[in-house]
Amino acid sequence: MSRATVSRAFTRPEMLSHETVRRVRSVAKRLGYVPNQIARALSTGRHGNIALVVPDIANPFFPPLIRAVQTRADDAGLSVFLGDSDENAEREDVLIGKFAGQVEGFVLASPRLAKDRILAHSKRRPLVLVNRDVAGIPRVLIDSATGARLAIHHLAELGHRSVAYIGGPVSSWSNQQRREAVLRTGDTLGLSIVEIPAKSATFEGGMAAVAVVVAAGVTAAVAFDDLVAEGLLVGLATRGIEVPRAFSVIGCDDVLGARTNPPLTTISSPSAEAGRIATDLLADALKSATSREVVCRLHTGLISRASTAEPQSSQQIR
Amino acid sequence: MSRATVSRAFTRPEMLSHETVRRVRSVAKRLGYVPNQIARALSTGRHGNIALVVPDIANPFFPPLIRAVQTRADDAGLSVFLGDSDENAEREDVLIGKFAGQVEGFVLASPRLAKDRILAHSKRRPLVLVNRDVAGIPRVLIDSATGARLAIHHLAELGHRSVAYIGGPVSSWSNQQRREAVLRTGDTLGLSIVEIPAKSATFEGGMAAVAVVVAAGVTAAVAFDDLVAEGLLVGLATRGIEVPRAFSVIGCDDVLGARTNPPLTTISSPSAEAGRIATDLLADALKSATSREVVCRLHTGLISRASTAEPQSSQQIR
DNA sequence: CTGTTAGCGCTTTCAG
DNA sequence: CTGAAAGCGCTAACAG
Repeated sequence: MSRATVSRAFTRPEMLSHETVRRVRSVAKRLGYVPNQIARALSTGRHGNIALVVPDIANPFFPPLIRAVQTRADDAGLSVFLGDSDENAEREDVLIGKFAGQVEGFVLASPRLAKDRILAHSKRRPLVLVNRDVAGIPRVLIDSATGARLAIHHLAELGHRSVAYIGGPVSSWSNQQRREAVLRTGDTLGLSIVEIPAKSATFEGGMAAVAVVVAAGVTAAVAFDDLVAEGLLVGLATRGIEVPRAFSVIGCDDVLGARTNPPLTTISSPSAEAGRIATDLLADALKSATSREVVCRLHTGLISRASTAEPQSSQQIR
Repeated sequence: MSRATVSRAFTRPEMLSHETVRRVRSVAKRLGYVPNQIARALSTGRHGNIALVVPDIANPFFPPLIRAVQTRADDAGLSVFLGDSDENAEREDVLIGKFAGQVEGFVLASPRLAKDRILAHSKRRPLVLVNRDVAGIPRVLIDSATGARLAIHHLAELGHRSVAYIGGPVSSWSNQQRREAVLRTGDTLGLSIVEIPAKSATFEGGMAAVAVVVAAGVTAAVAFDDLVAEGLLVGLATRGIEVPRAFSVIGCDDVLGARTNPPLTTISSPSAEAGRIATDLLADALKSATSREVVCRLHTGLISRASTAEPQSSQQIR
């Protein structure tokens, strides 16, 4: 009964006789013995840990993604460290550095980090991106541009002629996607689009934006995400502006379901799907070591609820 | 320039001459050398990893707690694994077992696990509980009972005579706390309390409960948490029952701010504070190895917004 | 202040 | 199918 035998009983039982395995296991249980994972990791160079870094765990967009990553990681026998960068590129950099020594790879969701830093980190460890488009790095992209286009078309069909885009974080790839799609589609359709940055991509940011939205004289707004849209909704209500009768609003991500009043029309976002795929991609990269370039685009759509309608007849154009 | 010197240059630079440290570091940088954390962990027996297990990361109660744990862990030089048990005791057990080999300790938030299993795990690793009261294990308890009492008093003062308690997960310590406080206070004040379990502690569960709440003939309800309360709110609105004019509702946890319509009166919950303290407790336990029994109680209060009012004059008692 | 020497607990050839 | 022995890369006495 050498240590090698014990080791094999746990890692390659097929190499041993049934009987031996049984015996080792039973004695181990009796003694409360469990293999030391650290030692095993040192010996094999593998420990099955990965890290997931998100900009803000409190943003409802991320929890479903986080869950998906965890579930999937679990299936692949991986454990996941979670890091929250607080929307801060530098903190993100530090976090990644801190994890680097103890993980086999990373999933970076909506990273705010500069491209060259991402590239640098990817030299050291396999790394897959969600909602960030860096050539040479495997990535899964939720293409909210398609949804944004649909949103503008929807608004145009209803008769809106001038609409606002309430922007999100400037370093957010998703925001750039949405912004461009809105601008471009508005242009194509002959709508006038006014860009209004939200102070922060939050409920409060949305509320705060109401004043300038109203001043802008638009009849509808599409917001960077549902949180901002919700802020818009209650800000509007506070001012006695009825949605959708007097004003239409469209959100993005579909994290609120029909909870708002009125239920929010929004652009769907398969975030769990993104997390799942990203994790699979990473798991593959870990075993094949061949990090071929993969980019996976996920589509979005418009979920029509009750926050959009035709503009009032007396349409004001400033 | 022995390996020991290199080691010391990274872990105890004060033992070396300035010059040597500088040289080692510079060479290391040039070569891209970084100490291998696994090997270090094997040698020292310490690696600074902890695990945080929550029942449902998508429940807005947890993200602030998770963040707090991470931030605090970071300050203490710890990295955190996150596990989501999906409200499932068995999965929780498995998760803990999986992590046990690679963490120095645990923070279990609102664990659904049976007491003896918790005790068993605590034998192997230091472990601190949030919102779970198991004698012998360090724990931080958000005492929502005080808030629940205030809620019932508030309702009684407004003139309500019969109110419903919409329950949450039965294995939840918090739910038991709230339920008992509501029942007891109602009793003291001579109110009639009717208990209604939510099918699930979610928005949908709240909506689904509306039918039986209405049938019960109560004039107010306090819900297990804000999610359920929100479901109640929109379910009530759907039936044309005006809140708070015709019905009052109180939530718990204060995770929605003033987002609901009407803004929800609720019981505050210092979840971030709880996470912070729990992490500090664990960090202490890790260094002192003296796991003295600590229990920290955090108080809650009633945040009065606009979802409660006097009952209608024609009060119906079935 | 710096070098030498044992391990930490496991996996893994290589022999039997 | 099982045992012996050589590390994985680092830290920690113990000497100098």
